[in-house]
Amino acid sequence: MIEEILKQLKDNLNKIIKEMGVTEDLDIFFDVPKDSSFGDYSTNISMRLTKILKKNPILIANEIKSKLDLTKNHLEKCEVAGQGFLNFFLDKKYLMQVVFQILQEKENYGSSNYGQNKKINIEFVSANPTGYLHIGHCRGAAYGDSLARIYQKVGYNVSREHYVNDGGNQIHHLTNSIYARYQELFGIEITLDKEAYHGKEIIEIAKNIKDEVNDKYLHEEWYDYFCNYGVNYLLNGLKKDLKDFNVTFDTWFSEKSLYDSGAVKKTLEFLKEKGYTYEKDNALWLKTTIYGDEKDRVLVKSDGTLTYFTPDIAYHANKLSRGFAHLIDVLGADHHGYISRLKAAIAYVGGDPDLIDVEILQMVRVIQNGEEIKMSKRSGKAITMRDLIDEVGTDALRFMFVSKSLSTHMDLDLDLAVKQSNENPVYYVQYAYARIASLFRNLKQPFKQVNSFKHIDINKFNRIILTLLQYPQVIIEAATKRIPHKVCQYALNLASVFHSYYNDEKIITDNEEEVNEKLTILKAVQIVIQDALKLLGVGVKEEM
RNA sequence: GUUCCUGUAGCGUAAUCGGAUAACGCAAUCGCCUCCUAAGCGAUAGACUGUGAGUUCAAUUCUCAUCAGGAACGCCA
Repeated sequence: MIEEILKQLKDNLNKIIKEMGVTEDLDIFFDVPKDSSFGDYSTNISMRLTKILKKNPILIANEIKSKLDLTKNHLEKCEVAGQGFLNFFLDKKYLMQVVFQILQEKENYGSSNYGQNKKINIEFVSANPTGYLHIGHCRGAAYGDSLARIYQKVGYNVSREHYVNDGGNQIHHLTNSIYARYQELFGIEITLDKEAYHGKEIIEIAKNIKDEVNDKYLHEEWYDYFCNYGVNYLLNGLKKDLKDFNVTFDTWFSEKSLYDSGAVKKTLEFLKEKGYTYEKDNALWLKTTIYGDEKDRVLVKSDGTLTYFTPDIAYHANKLSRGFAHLIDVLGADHHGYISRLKAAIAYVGGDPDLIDVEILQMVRVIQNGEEIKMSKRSGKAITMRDLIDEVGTDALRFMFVSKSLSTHMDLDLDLAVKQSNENPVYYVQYAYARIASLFRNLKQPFKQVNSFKHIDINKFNRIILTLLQYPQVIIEAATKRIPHKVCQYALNLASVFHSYYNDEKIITDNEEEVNEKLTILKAVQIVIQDALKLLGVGVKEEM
């Protein structure tokens, strides 16, 4: 609804400035001013026209204003203010219609066809199956999943993907680590090399195997069994943890499958044939510098084995072959040097490097007792996602991670996080929903939805209505800029205007018509709160 | 040394394509339940946006320099 109003206003303003002698095509845009006394929407167009028209911006603004038809544009008034802003005050009565739109569209309110059903692939988390998920994965999971939900909402055909590194060296170390722990359970003295994994989950796996087969593999060929058992066990744990974090994937893509299908070999042959590679020091290199990488990269090491990069090229070629219009990889800050390499790889396998966007999330540092805990799977020192979900809860965790922009360097103080989980802003939003639910429960007579507002003071609902109107645009902005935290801010804002209204007037009175009108509006608020939280992977509560 | 990210009130963050008096939460002070959930509301106080230049009618936002913190610079993954 607001889209149409603003589009019409924009068209009319364009017409007016053409009449005033502007030949250039200028994109007129509107801001929501911080201060409501500056109107509901404002534009800076007259300031931008000063150079072209060689006139004082205030004069230009006044001329535009005099030519603008208020009623046709659903405007109450238009003011010239500051250095030449045009401030628009919308016709509140007309805007009330948005309530009926929301009640009709329900959870589809705010959806759009912006993405035109284009296929888009979002790869995130992509944790190695060599241990449990830890805190850093939470951030990527919360971000990636919310981003996916937002993209879906604005009309993209989204595929969530998790790459499983089950083909490389680390699986070998994992297998050996489990076997060592298995031997240990039979009193055999073991030494773990520095590549070994030390997490408690390794010992758990060894115990499980012992429970199932006892000492069988002390005497028989054990490698494949331990390898499969370990990877499956960890992968299932990973899936469960993510599911409890409200994150599911459409595709779990196995690295190993790229070897099995011959895709890695084929990619390598392709790159060689095309002459994109060369041999040096007994290794095979890819000329990634041509695409702006700072140095060329090794594909085949001098010992004949492949680097991590090689199957990854095959992987991204595979993604392209599945017809995605756009690829998004969410990676940790430690991978930032990998971006140019990846873009070069995409170019070499026939894609446009701009097809892929890499979102880098800055590291989460964990602080306990005032000191940073260095986490690593190898050392086994890690705060797992499971621990966090159990202690802080999914709702609070997801809100906490996704409410900050990706580029902030987060310090997570564990003691504080647990202690403060009750103060998490997510409850503020959930509470708004629960309060409305409670109003409906307290009604003496059944609620009847109205289809016009005659008995209430609509001025009391100005802020609520304006906030409801902004929802579709907030989501589009969150999607195009890939900033889910925008939705958090919005949810908090909507909850705030509701709480404020709630305290301002008694909602349930003896006047039945009035009550029904108020609750019709609040029903719409509830729908939007629920939907915004859903985009963040957070649920609502009927009671708190 | 090179590359990426960050620096905003005591703390944690936000700020739309550069816009008006830099916003929100926590912490602090004061006020608000005979009444629909006080996990709430209202108010006060708190910021030379790390520093210095530049571009602009306008800079937290863009450019350069500089300081501080984090991350990466493998034939690891």
